[in-house]
Amino acid sequence: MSWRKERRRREGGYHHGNLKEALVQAALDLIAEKGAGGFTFAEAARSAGVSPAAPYRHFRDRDELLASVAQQGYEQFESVLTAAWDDGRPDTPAAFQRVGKAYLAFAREHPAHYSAMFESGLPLDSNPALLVASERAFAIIRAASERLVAMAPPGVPRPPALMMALHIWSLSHGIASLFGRGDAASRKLPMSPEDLLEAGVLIYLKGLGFPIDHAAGSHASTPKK
Amino acid sequence: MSWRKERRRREGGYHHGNLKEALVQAALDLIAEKGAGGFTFAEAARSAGVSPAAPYRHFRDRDELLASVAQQGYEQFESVLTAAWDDGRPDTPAAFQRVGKAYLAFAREHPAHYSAMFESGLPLDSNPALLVASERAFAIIRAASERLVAMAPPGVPRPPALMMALHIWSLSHGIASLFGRGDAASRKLPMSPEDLLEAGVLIYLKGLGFPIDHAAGSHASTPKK
DNA sequence: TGTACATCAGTGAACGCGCGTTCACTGATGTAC
DNA sequence: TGTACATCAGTGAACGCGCGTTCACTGATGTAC
Repeated sequence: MSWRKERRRREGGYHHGNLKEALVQAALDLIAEKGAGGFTFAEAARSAGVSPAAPYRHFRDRDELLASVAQQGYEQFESVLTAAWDDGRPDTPAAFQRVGKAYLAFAREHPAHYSAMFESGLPLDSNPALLVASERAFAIIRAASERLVAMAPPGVPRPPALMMALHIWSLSHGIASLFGRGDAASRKLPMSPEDLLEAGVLIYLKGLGFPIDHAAGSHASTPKK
Repeated sequence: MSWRKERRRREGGYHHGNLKEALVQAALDLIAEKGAGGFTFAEAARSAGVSPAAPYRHFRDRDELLASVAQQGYEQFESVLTAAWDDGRPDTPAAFQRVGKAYLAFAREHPAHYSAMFESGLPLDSNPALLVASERAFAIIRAASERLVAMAPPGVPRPPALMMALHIWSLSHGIASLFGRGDAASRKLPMSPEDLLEAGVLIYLKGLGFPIDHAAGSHASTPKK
């Protein structure tokens, strides 16, 4: 009990316990500080408190560590989006907008993850696990789009849900990466990214013929009906 | 005449002539090859054929060179968009869609410029020249949006052109950075990025109440009216 | 419960390398007279 | 037109540094008996 406390930093003398996770965490901190391209293997080792040779027990090289960060990011992203979607409760349009907000919140609150996922240039096609994780996250947006498409009123042709999901994803990603970052590279905006996205989605859905009220807690400055 | 030919590589013995441009070009090649974070000052010097100390005559450090690349990128981007817009000829909607295509074409054909502009993490607020160049490029999209807004039929409330421009920019950038790159980090798509963007813009404009035909050479798979 | 042993996850020293940066320098160019 | 001189844009050698990577090693842990 008590003697454990003074060993917090390094559990046993030699064995770290979960160096792998510690390295991922160190990489996250370094990416947040200096960008996705700006962290080194040696630095991650140092800030995890181990010798420069230690990481080689867990990762072949820097890229494999970066891929681990990205994969963890996709998994957390998926769970955040899933929670926001909440299986379409209380109603599909409200849940849909909530997913958009969750998207932007993730990009803002986990810039290092987001960066590793979307801006690090990691090849997806040579890393099946990463590709799967990425697709599972996108699947949430796609599932939400399916449900929305199914709501199409009689007489309105149903748009392809895949295309719709791709539009929503692209718009969200565009807003997140242009305006939604905490750092200095973020561009100024005369409104919040959330409002910009919500308004864009409303207009887009209206263009598809969906008669969506903006009742669901929206205070975005969209043109009045 | 003839003796000039054998001096192609280095114009005079000592004076390079336009080393500054040569370094920007070298940086572009290196960024295209290894990403925005993956080029070094020394490497740029080497591939421009000068000693490692030479670049210091023209750039304070690596970041200043990168900023030059980005600025040149914004300027070329602006001129490409301006040409595509062609002051709204032959008609505003057709020209608008042409700007979208030009956006994606630029991202695809100048990935190194695009990367330096949007993904290098260069701070805009500490570099006024860069900020101005960036805003001048965006101003094209905004001007096109103004003209489109002015076309609103009677009875349709006019949306804020700035918001509209931000939506279009975000959607374009999202599609370009997720799907529109040549490299391995680009995601697969069941249609061309151009078609995806065109369809998205059409739906968006319809959502704003603009009765736009898709006459202008479009063959995107959008839901039929 | 003890002991022997295999395995595992770390150490730390060492290496070669390329980078960023500086320095005194030098050859080429432009200009005053 | 010729000469002297200032300026400019490059050289190349040198430096300290941190990185990536390897190596034989060693302490801790788990397991067979």
